[in-house]
Amino acid sequence: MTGTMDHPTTGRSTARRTTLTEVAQQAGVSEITVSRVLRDSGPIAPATRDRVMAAVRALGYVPNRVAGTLASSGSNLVGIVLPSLANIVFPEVLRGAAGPLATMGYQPVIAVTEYDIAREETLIESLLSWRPAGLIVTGLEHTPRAEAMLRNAGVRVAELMDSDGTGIDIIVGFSNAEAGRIAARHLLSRGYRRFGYVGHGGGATIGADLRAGKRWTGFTTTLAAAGHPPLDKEIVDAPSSIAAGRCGLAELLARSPHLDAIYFSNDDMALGGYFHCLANGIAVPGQLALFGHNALDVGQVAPQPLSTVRTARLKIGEIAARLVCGDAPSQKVDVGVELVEGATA
Amino acid sequence: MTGTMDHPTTGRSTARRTTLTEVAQQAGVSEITVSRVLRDSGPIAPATRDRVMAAVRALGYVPNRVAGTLASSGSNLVGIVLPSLANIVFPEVLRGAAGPLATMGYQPVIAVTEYDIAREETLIESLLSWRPAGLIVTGLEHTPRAEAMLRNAGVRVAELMDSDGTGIDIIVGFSNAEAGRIAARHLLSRGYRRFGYVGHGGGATIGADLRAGKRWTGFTTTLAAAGHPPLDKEIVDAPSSIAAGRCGLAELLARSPHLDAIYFSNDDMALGGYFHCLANGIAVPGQLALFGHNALDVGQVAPQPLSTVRTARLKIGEIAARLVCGDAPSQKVDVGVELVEGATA
DNA sequence: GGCAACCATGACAGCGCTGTCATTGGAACC
DNA sequence: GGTTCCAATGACAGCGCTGTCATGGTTGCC
Repeated sequence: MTGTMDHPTTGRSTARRTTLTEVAQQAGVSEITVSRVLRDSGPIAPATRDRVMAAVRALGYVPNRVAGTLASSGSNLVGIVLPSLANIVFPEVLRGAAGPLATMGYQPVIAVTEYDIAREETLIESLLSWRPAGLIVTGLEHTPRAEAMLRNAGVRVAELMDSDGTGIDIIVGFSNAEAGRIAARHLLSRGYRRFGYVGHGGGATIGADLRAGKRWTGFTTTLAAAGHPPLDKEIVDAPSSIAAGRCGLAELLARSPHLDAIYFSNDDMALGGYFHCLANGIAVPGQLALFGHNALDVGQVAPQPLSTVRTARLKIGEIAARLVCGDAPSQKVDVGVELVEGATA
Repeated sequence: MTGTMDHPTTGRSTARRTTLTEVAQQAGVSEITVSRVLRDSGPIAPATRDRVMAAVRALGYVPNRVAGTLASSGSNLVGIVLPSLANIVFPEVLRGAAGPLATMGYQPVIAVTEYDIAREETLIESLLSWRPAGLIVTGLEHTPRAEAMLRNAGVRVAELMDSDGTGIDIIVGFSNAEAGRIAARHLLSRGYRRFGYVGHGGGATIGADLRAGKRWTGFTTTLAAAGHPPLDKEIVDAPSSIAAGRCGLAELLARSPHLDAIYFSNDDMALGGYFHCLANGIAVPGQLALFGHNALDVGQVAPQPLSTVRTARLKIGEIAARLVCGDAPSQKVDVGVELVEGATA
């Protein structure tokens, strides 16, 4: 299995694939008849159909959808733009979308922005150049040019994960601000008063996680209104991860040891914080309460499940896929958020 | 943002996109000149270039890569076939590949088989119909027709995650059998003797996780050779997950309470097992040793890190992307596996 | 000054398929 | 028996772009 060019069929696409024309010749019919058989369109005599299918199999013909798309101006591609694959949340959204898309015969093309809104612009252009049937993007904030492209694309566009704002066509998400408020109200109702926050920075560049920012705003506004604004916060300069959460909490506590409740930018971070507490003998929630966001499986199966807010990632992906590929009207779907009391706050 | 058809630009693709021809007219040059400017090919006078770019911007022109691909018979699409997105391992492979692909100007198109080898065949055909520049698939086992298509595709093909066998063109992976053997040797060397196994079933259908099977074989063969074959095993009839691991271990211990070491099909499952032990006061590893596979972050950041075998998922994705898009010879790249002693065995 | 050697641009065909309209040969009907 | 109708098939153009070859205008150089 090592060596150079020992596979004649491998490498440069010298091997011209068989075309419709060849299948037609083999079957003794015209190209258009083969095309019809393959697409089940128009009336075809059973005998003809059999002959064509036999030729298709004999030649190992695989239709060229590039040509088909160009001729019919309609592809089965659906572009999906995600900020990251490192946070399990987005693979879950993708997974939610993959099911319906496959069922309806669509193919996902994915692009990852690393939370960089300028990069998103480029990627959207690149996806649109494939004339997809639809486009699924994350968030409501885009560069002006990206937004213009999305509006003029002539395809359905779904914006996910955020319902705090207005969008282009279809919105499927939840209110991040509300998630922050829920966290604040829960912690207040449990009697905590000295609040801290551990968040994550952007990935590659400045373009931070805007939705985490909206949660923070909801959180801090509610606390401030109750007269107990957060006393300190630590933003780890790294993408969200368990390790980042662990470091972040350590830093924060080193600086402000008397906090009694910590809100994390998400469950990954919160779980890291939880591990920090376990490793350092900090009683949770007796000594320190922890609150996350997302209700990831990993945080819920632990013996002491995380206090958090559940978001319906799979459902968001699923609904978005369905709407983008259907002919539903423009709309905003709020899948809501739900307090998960857990055992850490 | 709710209501029907309030966006004139939304919905059916009635809005014909602007074409090269229109840009050419606007700029007062021929189509081919615009094409050259956009692709940076051939000599172009600076003044002409500026005029063309101005027209492109003015019209908001987005090239149609479908037409481009058809004309030049070469796309920038790379098909990626993964068994699942529910297991973080595959999003990580995808993430590893996404970087280099983006850098080299390629676009990933993904397909998910749910561990169904028949479905894989369909998906491969579907991906090939887009005449991708390359194809990345998981595993070495395919249906005969799928394998024939891959061989005749005329594109580079990489098969990932498994080096125990022969492949079509490029292989990037590690030996699952060896991973199983490492686990067995480690547990033996630690003095454990009464072994159990907790595995996961297929996803949708019979087509189980073949690579987990190879690990099991390596594990059990080594143990048998040492005179201590596994005493019991529990295969949970569900996709791999933390919850499945937790249930699986509970079942297994209910039936065989005297086991002293458990090998899990992967870290998700093992972490579930660990949580079962925590919740039921089973001392790890004193009373029961736990061993996983993959060395996921989540298992390593915990206070008591999982004993497991590290696999280089990101690296596999990265190398595969590079090789598939380059003109390297057919080859097998074994990224190896590495024992992670951890604290659970 | 004349010929080569470019540079910058264009004309044309065609990638592989599908939409549209046209054509054929029966079966159905009065 | 002639008209009508429809099922079954085909001819043709064209989707939007790029490869190939051709063309006009400059520059360089002996």
